[in-house]
Amino acid sequence: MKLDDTDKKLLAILQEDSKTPIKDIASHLNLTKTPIYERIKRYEQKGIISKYVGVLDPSKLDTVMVVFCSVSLESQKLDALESFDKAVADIPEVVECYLMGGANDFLLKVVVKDLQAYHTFSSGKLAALPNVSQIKSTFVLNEVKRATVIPLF
Amino acid sequence: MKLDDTDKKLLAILQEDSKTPIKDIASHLNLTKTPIYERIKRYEQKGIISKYVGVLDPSKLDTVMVVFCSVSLESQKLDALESFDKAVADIPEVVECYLMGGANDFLLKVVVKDLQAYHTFSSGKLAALPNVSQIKSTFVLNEVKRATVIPLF
DNA sequence: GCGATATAACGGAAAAATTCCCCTTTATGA
DNA sequence: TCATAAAGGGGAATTTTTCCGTTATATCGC
Repeated sequence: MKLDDTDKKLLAILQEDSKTPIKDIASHLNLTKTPIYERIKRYEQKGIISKYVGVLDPSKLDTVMVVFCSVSLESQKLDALESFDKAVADIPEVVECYLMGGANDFLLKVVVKDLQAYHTFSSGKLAALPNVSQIKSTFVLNEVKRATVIPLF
Repeated sequence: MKLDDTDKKLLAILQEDSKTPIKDIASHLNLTKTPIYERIKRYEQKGIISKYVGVLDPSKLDTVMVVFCSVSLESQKLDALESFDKAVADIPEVVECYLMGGANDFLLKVVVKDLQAYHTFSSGKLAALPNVSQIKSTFVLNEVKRATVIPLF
């Protein structure tokens, strides 16, 4: 689906604050509620907007620790990659997971309670996954920026 | 703020789908709308929930490319780190930014249109920031998982 | 244990937002 | 130019949120 200028502005607003009333968006974009409403329904129906979520501030939660770890597999065969994908999807501590170019490693963003919980996670759950050969962990000292926004060009 | 069991369940629901009607949440948690409503307002007021956003599916958008890059600075002094923080906040392509332990590098998640746009961004905007000494880029081949959920323990 | 006080839950009514309807306007193309 | 499709508009019905006053439950000092 190709996005016109109104789509881009509208999606930018919804990515910043999905609770903005439709009538406010409408007056801001010099339209009425109906066209805005129908565009939004279209995004939802086409899956462009996949969901609406509340975003928590980890610094306001007592004990939250963020770790990035790169995981290498013993095999780079497709079925090895895919079985890793599936296994990772069910681990709640793994908040994000990407297959990376270059070394064909996975990059994981992991959220745990504290260092001890990370050790349990890493040596227990993560190392136990099939084909895992190496885990390198780097700890987040400070979350400088975390936008949920995908910039539209 | 310490979270009781209801808080954790409620926050889990709001992190999954912030559009769930309060009355549905209420009946699911065996309560009425008022206590649910008041808990939610408390989270918002205390900043535990920082915002509500629509999440876009990048695969449904024509041309979106994700890159992780680690940026080293020439100086690790506090003011150098902070001026980098501030500069990064205004660059829309930088979707996330973390100060990492170990080498004291920054890890950036960058979203651009294509490889050419990344080159422009990296050599233009990013390298131009003060004190930047080294940029190492790794490209995302596949987004295996991207949850917005912070698991609560 | 008892009463006082604070915290949480309840139910209904008012306000606001969403949703749905039908109508009008503006493009598009044969 | 007329027919047709796509986009925008306005108002009413529905749903959801918000805001009361009230009741229940828990906590703490005595």
